[in-house]
Amino acid sequence: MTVRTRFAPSPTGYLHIGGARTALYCWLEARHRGGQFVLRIEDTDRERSTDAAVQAILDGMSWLGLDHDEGPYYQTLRMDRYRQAAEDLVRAGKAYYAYETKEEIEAMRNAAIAAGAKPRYNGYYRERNEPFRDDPNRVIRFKNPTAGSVVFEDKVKGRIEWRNDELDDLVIFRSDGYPTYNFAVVVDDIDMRITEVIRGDDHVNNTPRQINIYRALEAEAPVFAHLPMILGPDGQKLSKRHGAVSVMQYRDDGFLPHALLNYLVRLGWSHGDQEIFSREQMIELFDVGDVNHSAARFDTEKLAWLNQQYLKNDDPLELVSHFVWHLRAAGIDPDSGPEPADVIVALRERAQTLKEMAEKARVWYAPLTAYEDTAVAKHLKTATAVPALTAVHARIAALPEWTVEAVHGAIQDAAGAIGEGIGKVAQPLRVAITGTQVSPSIDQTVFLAGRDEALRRIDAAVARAQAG
RNA sequence: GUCCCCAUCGUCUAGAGGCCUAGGACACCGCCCUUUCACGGCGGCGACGGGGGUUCGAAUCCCCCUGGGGACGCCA
Repeated sequence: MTVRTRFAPSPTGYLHIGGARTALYCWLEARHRGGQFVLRIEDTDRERSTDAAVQAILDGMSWLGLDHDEGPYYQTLRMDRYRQAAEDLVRAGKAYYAYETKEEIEAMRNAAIAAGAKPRYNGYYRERNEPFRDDPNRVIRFKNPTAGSVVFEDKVKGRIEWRNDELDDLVIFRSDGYPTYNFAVVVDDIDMRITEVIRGDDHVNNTPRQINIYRALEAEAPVFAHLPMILGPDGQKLSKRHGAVSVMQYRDDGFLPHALLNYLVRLGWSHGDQEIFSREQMIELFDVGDVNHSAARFDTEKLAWLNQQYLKNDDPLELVSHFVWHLRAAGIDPDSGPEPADVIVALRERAQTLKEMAEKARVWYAPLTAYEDTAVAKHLKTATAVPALTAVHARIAALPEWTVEAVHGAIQDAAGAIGEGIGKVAQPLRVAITGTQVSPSIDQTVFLAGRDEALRRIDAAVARAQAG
């Protein structure tokens, strides 16, 4: 039987980090085992579901490159199927209509809590066999078995056993005509022939209920794999107050999709001491059965490190589109400066994110308007600055070709000509080109500025050095 | 409260009874490289939550405690 996994988010917000990892693991498991990956949108909560959120999830998935083989299916388009299935269950005596108001249910729960018991439905209508009646409070409840227990072998957690008397008769069909989550998932997973349900472990306690529904529907339950949660740096459940939780926020912050994926795959899973995994290696090596049992904290520092690893090792040409995207996001016109690929090479060891890189690149795409005071004082207001700049100006102007190597030669010659170390030329020159004391190697820095602009900036720096 | 799950450096993890004086990575500190900043190299700091068992031998198996997380909706 071919493996079929699914990612089934509810469109109530953006695709967040936890969801992204769940999606990744589902996708990986399907790819690893040569199966199919299905995308399903669980939009039965019409209060909170929005089209914008659906789009945000789709965008996030596509940015990450997690392609699905089927779907997206929408639960709201399958309403007839759920109603049919629920009514069949009633006819078969496996579910029943109940008519309590929400207030009555609430009171029931409070009473149970007050009595020190687990808050649950008391089964009032379960065996009453009341005739069907039209009532705004009418729901369908599932007749959960009362004896015995449900046992299942979770692919990551191991054996889990749940006593049926811990479970109550859950609502499977709401009074508003919509199915509830626990019912819709089961019907869907049966219809979509899902063989492996991989999801967050906040769902483990839904699993025994769902297995009972599978049985009532006379279908075989899939294999379950419950993933431990991703916590914030403080060990609390990841939420907005931890800052970035949306996948797209990571794009905006300058992370590469593959770096995020690599970080996520290692959060809760590992393969010996290996840290870097290409997409192909992940697919080859990943197995949900190897996923860790405990929750992990999200660490942006390590993500940043990984991101830089990709920045440094990827083919610069493959990074260009991402980099240009960030240049534009920073309000920089990519056509007003050097080749992006050259800039990437100059900055990839100095930036952990593309956003940072774009910001550092600004110096070659926009006019130099200011100098740092300390830079001026330290490297321009010196005895050697003007002779050094003058010497290097002449040599740069005379260069027959414009390459990093040629620029490097010009700087060396200038240093030799004034009888100083290369630093005496490099530092004033760096200040001249960038207005700061920090930049990539001086030859690259000058090269990227372009000859004309470099000469202009040297002139300006000389004027600045000679000014009172 | 009840039920379920989890527990190795600050963080992510390796570890499936002896290979562990517990390995790697991030972060941090120091040194080296160096025209700045980085990158890189080398080194350092740093953990098996506690208590009982089982065993010749336990980070690894069992029990209890503690701690953490999750769930108890006509949300998903």
